Amino acid sequence: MPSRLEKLCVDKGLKMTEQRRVIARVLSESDDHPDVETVYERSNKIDSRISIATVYRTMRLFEEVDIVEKHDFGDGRARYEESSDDHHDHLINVENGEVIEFYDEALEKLKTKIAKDLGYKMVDHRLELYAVPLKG
Amino acid sequence: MPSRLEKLCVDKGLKMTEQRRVIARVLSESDDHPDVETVYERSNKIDSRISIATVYRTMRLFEEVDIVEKHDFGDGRARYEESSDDHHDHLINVENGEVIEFYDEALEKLKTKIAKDLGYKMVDHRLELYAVPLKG
DNA sequence: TTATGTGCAAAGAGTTTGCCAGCTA
DNA sequence: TAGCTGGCAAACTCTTTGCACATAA
Repeated sequence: MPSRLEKLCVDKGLKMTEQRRVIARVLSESDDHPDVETVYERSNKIDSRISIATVYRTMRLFEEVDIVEKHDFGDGRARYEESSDDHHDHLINVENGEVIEFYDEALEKLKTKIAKDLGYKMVDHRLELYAVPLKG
Repeated sequence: MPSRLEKLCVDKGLKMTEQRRVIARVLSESDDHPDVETVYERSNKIDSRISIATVYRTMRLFEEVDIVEKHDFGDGRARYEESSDDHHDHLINVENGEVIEFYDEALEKLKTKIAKDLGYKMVDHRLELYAVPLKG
């Protein structure tokens, strides 16, 4: 069956090539935050006709139509996740690079308020907590 | 007179070359968040013997001894500012790239608490608000 | 003097793109 | 079939580095 992302592609009117279908499926099935290289490896395992240039182009395309989100966790390469309706922030475990998603209502309100108090309207934001597991 | 950053370099025991002195001075006199290219241009205007490789090396050195802070505002290149004792976050005006610094006590506490509730100890964090000026 | 620092140009990593063949609608 | 899409390799941007020379301490 088509992946959730593949359906979204069709909804957006994208021409569905085999490559895009595979990449969409890979992203839909990834619950981590893969970088381009990783998406390429996973896609290429399914269909070796996929080149890394296509993965780059497709990620940008998917980002432009808002079906994936691009993140930058400070390691010099872009990382992606399937867009979801619910906003969340990220906590990065610096010991192993693992990414934990979280949402905090009070935090969201505070961010909006701070921007407003400074005379701005927030259009986007980024919050990342870099942390280590509590021992014990 | 030596710049604040130059004094800090000496305190840290760094060998003070003319290049480092100039770069330290440029950074001390910058109240924006210049990228390497900009630091290079400003330094080179003062002393044309400075190469961009030295600026890269010096920024990394200054970062390692904690006298400058490196930021990534999502435009693909590193931006720097002189370290200060007081932590602050950044609001980026997306209309012109201007960076506004701010500090919010409640926000700081909330960040620490969120990490703790997730079972982590926060070691670093990054918060950037991307915003547009309120009209009126 | 001697360990370090610097300039230059070449090398790297991640990402983008021109061109032509290939495939979707 | 018309036009968008993908593969390949070259090009680009930002950053790092090897080597020979220069310099601070």
